[in-house]
Amino acid sequence: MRHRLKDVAERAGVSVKTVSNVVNGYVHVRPDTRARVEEAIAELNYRPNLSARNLRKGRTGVIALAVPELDIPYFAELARHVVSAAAVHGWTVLIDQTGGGPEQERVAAAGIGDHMIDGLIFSPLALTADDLANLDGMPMVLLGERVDHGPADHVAIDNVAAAREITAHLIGLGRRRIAAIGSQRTPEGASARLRLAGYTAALAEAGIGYDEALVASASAWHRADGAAAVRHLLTSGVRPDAVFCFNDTLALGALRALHEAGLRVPDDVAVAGFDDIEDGRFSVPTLTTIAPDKERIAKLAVELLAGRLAGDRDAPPRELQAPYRLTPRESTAPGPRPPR
Amino acid sequence: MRHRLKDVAERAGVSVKTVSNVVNGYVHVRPDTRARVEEAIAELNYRPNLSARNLRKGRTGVIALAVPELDIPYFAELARHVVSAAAVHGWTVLIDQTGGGPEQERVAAAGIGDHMIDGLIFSPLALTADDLANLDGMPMVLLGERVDHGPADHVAIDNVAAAREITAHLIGLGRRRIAAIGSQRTPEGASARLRLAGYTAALAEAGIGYDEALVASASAWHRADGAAAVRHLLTSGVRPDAVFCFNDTLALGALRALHEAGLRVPDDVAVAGFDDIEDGRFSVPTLTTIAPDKERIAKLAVELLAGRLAGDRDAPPRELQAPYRLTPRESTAPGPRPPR
DNA sequence: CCGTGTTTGTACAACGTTGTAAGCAACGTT
DNA sequence: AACGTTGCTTACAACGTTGTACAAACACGG
Repeated sequence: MRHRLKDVAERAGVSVKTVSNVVNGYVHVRPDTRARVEEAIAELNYRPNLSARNLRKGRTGVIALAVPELDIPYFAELARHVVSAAAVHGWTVLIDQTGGGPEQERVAAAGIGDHMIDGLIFSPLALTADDLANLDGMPMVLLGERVDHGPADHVAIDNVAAAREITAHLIGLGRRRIAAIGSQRTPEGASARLRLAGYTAALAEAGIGYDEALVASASAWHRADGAAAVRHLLTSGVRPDAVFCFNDTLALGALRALHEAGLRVPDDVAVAGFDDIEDGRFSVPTLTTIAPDKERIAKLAVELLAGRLAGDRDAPPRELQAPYRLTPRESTAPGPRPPR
Repeated sequence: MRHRLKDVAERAGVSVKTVSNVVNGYVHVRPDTRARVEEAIAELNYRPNLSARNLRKGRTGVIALAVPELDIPYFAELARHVVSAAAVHGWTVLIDQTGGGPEQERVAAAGIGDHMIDGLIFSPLALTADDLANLDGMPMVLLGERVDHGPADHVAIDNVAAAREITAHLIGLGRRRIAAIGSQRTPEGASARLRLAGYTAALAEAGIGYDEALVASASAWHRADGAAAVRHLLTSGVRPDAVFCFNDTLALGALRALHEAGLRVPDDVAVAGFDDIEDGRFSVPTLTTIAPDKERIAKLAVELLAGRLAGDRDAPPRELQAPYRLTPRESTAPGPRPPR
């Protein structure tokens, strides 16, 4: 059976509140009283009922992290960092899988408001600012691409700059026919838009003409989509000498499809990704990518949330940028052969 | 501001309990009353306070899933299925990262007992049965390898049979010097022990002698450990013609290390894994593996938990087996070259 | 020895919800 | 016309905790 403060109090011969004081580390409790209470707590293996505590305090000590899919490595890695960062503040993280669709994300954003949660870290794929209105003042931090003029705090890396940098890296290798994979038609694909913008900017800087035929769209950003996009390019007669994929899973799919087509990477086609997931460090060949500082992103997000919870609910939304690093690996290694 | 039942009641001109009845779908509410209440709910954007509801009901509607690490793909994929299966029962899943160490797992198992949770699905790496004593009757389902004589329900696949089957598959390809990667010295490595047992059984059946030198241990089961194990084998002069890795991430690391050593897979060395993670379907070459039915594992676990919660807390622990399938891919393809 | 201030403990109410018991109509039956 | 029945609604208490207000015990200086 489960014991309550009252049981402990009776056993220790004190009032309920005194036990509560001991549990909460209140200072003015005589050492011998404290000892008696602690003994009773140990004997009964007492644990506070968090529902009751939460009800009383109006806080739950739980924050939610809403991501599109957990088995997309980028989000799993991010989740790990968020859990760690939240633990520093004594918070538990409830991880919510939205599925990425606009309707599901709306449900997540709204339905999660059913209390039990002090704040929300949200990595939206399809959601726009308007969908986030009815949160009733629950503190929220958005990750990833900016939801334009959103009412919430925001943490991201500079997507345009990063995409430009990695595209420039490909150009620096002497590649000229650089395909881009992951573009999205839908108005929701904010990431895609920003990364495409960086890609075109780099081309323009280098004086390379933009070729519509080199840009392949991908509805989702899974391995299968990357593979499909490459196959589509090749069967339509396009022969790129480099491929910039808008994330690493797309790139891993692309590697696969290029391999199946008998093309060598990086000799025939250089490949670059985005996100720096663990897989890309062990793939054959290893994957050149943009490595966002995920740990820092998580830390910043949690701290923004902590700030809101600590008081300034009504401060204007803040936009923070996390650092990233271009990380060249075998898939864009120069020279005729990758270094064994 | 947040609204309460009382606010809705005042606005609709009824009692608090009537509003509660409407919210909970109680039948005997006159249609016009119901309409008035629902209107008031909508106007105020009322959401029930779950802490209060939980306190009153003694249930939280939340179950926990404790896994060693979220960014191990197998656990991420499993988590997705558990979340889906739990949603069917109206439960939210709190995902807990234990880190896999014995001490951390003990903390997870015990500390999670601080209410807020109706039950626990636990995938222990290092924990033994004794560590699970102080759960105070909280229903728990264990995933993965059996914690011997544990007091809890249990869902797993037949590891020995699966390992034997995939080893036999390698033998069937004509391979004779089959390395095993992932063995563990520690008493905790239950999975490792079972899979090793299947490996030796298959060798024995085929009349192949067991060679200690072909068995490489790995403290963790990450890609880096798989790569390190292969490098270790090769530098110590061992020349296997096949490698059975105790999970897929080890195998992906092994593929990488073999590639770096200039060995071709499957021509020179066949490689097999275990778990059927998404990566293995797109790696170069694609990975032969044992595919446990993760969806079914998750479903069974949730249903066992549901059974406990519904009543029979004291029924004897049950052991359920989930199906698996041997899934041959390129990394063990027969013939001189993998199919283009 | 008294007044004053500090320490230590208590009783009570409140957080927002739902189960229980009971009240009050309106109805059809005797 | 009195009587259960049924349908709908309400008041009240309880879930386990903590904040507030206060009382009792104690320490100290004048």
